[in-house]
Amino acid sequence: MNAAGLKKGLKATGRRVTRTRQAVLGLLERTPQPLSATEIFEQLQKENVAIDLVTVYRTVHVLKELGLVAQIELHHEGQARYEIKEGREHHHHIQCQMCGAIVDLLLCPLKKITKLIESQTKFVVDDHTLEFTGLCPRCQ
Amino acid sequence: MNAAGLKKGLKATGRRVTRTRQAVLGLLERTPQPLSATEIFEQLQKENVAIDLVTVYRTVHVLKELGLVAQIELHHEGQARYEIKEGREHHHHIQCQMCGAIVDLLLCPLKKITKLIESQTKFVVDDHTLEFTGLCPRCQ
DNA sequence: TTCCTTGCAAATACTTTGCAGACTG
DNA sequence: CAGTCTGCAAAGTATTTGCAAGGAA
Repeated sequence: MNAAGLKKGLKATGRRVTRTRQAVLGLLERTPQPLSATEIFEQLQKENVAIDLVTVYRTVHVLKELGLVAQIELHHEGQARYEIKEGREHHHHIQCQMCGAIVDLLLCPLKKITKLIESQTKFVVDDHTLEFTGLCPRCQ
Repeated sequence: MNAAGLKKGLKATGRRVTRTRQAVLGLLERTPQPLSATEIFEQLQKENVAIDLVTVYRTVHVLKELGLVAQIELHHEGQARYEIKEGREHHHHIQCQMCGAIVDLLLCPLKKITKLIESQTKFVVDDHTLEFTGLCPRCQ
């Protein structure tokens, strides 16, 4: 686990290194898909880590602030998911609308398009979402 | 208002043409930005159209099924918005994170990329979301 | 010992569902 | 008149907040 990054970020913001923060970060690091708050909660329960769902929400919020975790919102899911940001390329996802499987996309074609949008709209672009849905190979 | 399309779609699915369905469709047609359920509800109240928020939700659901209205989910907004689909090009949006203004983007660069994703992931892509946030000219 | 963090309960925001009465065709 | 639609109340789901007890430094 990236314990060093966690410790450093927490100390820098006057926060404490706790069992639950380490557990949530550790789980996200060893899970290949983005997890929802409930999934984090349930998985930690299975692993006999005592944690409240409220604490999961508060923890992912802190981890987001520290820049260790990204929050993603998939198409029509109605819940947020969280994944490790640390050491990973900026990327997007595709989700199977049948079985819910989520696969990373390793390309982001939006750098050029962002420039174009900025010149057309006079906005300063800060961020974007790009998520796909479809059917995975097994569900077709 | 596209009363013809509404009537036709409703009849084809064994539904009735009602005052509230016409009112919601009419409002969406004459509003340039996508509206949330609450905004539709409040605007119709202002116009002295009696309607319940629940009915707004049920109505946009029907209009979506008929293909007259699209549901969009902007970045971190936590609520759905609805806009007229009928007669408009497929497009995306940019929202100002300061004042909430929403502007249409008239380009969608994803046709080629969809092919690429399909060949890389073996998914069959059905749909995508692409939404930008930033600062509008007035809020910069 | 300080004061940050957690758990529990409760509140909030958005959306959906159940049911009886109202309305369309 | 039959069957759909609406309003009202209530439930459901995701997330946030308040507060007192527990824990890190």
